[in-house]
Amino acid sequence: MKSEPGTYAINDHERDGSTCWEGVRNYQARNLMRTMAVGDLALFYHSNAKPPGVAGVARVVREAYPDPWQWERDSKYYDPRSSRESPRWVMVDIEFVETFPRFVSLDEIRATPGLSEMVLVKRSRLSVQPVTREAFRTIVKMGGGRVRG
DNA sequence: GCCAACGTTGGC
DNA sequence: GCCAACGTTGGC
Repeated sequence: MKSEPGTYAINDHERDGSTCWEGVRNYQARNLMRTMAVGDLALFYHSNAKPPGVAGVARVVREAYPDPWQWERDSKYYDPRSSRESPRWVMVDIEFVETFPRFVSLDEIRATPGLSEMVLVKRSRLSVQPVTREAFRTIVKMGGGRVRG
């Protein structure tokens, strides 16, 4: 799951403990969030950062439910075509799990043969992406993380 | 700030 | 249902 650290960094997430992942306005990303279950782990990725990369791990604590900002006229996430009866956009809640002792940069990920098939490498723009268990474990190991995926 | 690689919109 | 025009993302 990607976030721009200037907007919401993993430090902010650690401070908050848990947060709702609002503002996803892409159908593929939305569909992926719908498949998430409570307890699922996620890589917390810093996009638009210097350098970009994986900062740590979060865990899903609430499965997909309507993102209320889609109905807020003043929100940048407002979608006038979404109704209360059939909400178009969802969000999940995630909780902080850990910040890696070592940040895993996109460069390192690209340079790791076993990770060359990651969506992050092949279709980098998607803001919520699937990660295989194998790739997840590899990145946790690279980051010196403690969580077991 | 640039721009490639998308994703979305809307006219037809 | 096609596709041109436009908007956005995100690495660089």
